[in-house]
Amino acid sequence: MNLQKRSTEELILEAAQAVFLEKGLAGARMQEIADRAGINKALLHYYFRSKEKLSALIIERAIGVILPRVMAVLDTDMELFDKIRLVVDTYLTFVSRNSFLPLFIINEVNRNPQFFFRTVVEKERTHLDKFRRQVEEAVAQGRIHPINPAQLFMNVMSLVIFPFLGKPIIQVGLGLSDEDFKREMEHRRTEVAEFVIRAIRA
Amino acid sequence: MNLQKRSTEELILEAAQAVFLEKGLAGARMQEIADRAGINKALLHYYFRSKEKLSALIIERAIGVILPRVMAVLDTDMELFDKIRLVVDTYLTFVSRNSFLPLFIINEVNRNPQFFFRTVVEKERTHLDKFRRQVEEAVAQGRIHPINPAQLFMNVMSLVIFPFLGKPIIQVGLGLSDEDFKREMEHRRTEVAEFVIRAIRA
DNA sequence: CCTAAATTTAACCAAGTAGTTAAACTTTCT
DNA sequence: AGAAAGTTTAACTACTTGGTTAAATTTAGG
Repeated sequence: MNLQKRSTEELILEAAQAVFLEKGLAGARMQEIADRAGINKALLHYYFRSKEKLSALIIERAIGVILPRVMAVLDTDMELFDKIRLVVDTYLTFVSRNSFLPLFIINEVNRNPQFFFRTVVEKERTHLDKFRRQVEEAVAQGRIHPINPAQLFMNVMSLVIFPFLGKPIIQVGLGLSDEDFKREMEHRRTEVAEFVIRAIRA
Repeated sequence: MNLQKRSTEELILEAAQAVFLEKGLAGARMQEIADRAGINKALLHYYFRSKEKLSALIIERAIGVILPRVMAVLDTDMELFDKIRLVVDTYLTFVSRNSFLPLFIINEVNRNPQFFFRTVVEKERTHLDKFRRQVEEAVAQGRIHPINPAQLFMNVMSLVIFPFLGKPIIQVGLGLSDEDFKREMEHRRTEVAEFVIRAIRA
């Protein structure tokens, strides 16, 4: 009971995550989660009493996995341009492997902003202050064009995340196959960072 | 019956749009749409037989409103940098006034890509070829850094749209009030274009 | 005024869904 | 072996939701 303890509970969480990401909170069915986990509905409720509690766990898990990665990078003492390169690379790699995650998070955060607020903000906001000071310093030294750190951060996030949210639009609009899209995202890993750096370098 | 003919049908469509944008397709209730339109469910079904047909209309309407605006700008013979300035300004203005639209469209397009494909692609893709050639020409003339036109287009879309999708995250992460956020978006109207231009200008 | 369309009322159906329950069976630990 | 936890089965509830129906009422046009 201890070697495989991870089994059922983890199985359910994985199944739940998959279903929630694919169908969204409202569209997800407890029955489907049970089916995918290879168990039955009764057991599902036996482990996680309600859909609400289960979904709350999944959301926390999802946000808790992606956010610290970015913050960890922003929090280092790295030189600004290198930091931009690293954060783009880190984020892009992660999102490539979890391409449904951004849409799910964006959705739930929009549906219920306070939840995100409570879960994350207090701990993580401070990290951004460091980045902010770093940018302001670089501006003061004339190393980069004057830019509001908030805007710069928004720009980096936008360039990294959006293509995955708009994947179908982009694929269809630009006529890219799945392979093509993957290749473009591969290019972006270096392109985006250099794009940003050219945009701000004095 | 002719002066006010727009009345009920339009009322329903407006109510439906509002509810769909707020709750998403799965989360929207026919009853709530009826309530907001100030009518009853029976009449709602009397006008639009099913939820599916109604939602299809709303989606077409939403996409049909936002897409042509961008394409129209991309299709002009304007000089590249000016075109970037104009497309950013046009898009940002529109999205500011319809801030729920991007999330809705992104969602439905991800949920059902073929629908978007059938609705839009055939007519609109050609416009992008013009932009593509224009960028390639500018690269060839050495006026701008070498960049894949697809990547450039993705970057512009990302920078314009993403902040509205991630509004709650950004607000919370950067500690912005609604007023602050609005002001930042106002800044972006000029900032984003110049950001992109600096990034590509040779 | 008369008719047809628009609209309401209210009850209803069928399907789906979250969640419960109780009994039986199985596995695991001691 | 025996108890406890894990798991299944299957039926059931309470509720929501999309959609229907039929009759009554209101509105507008010819």
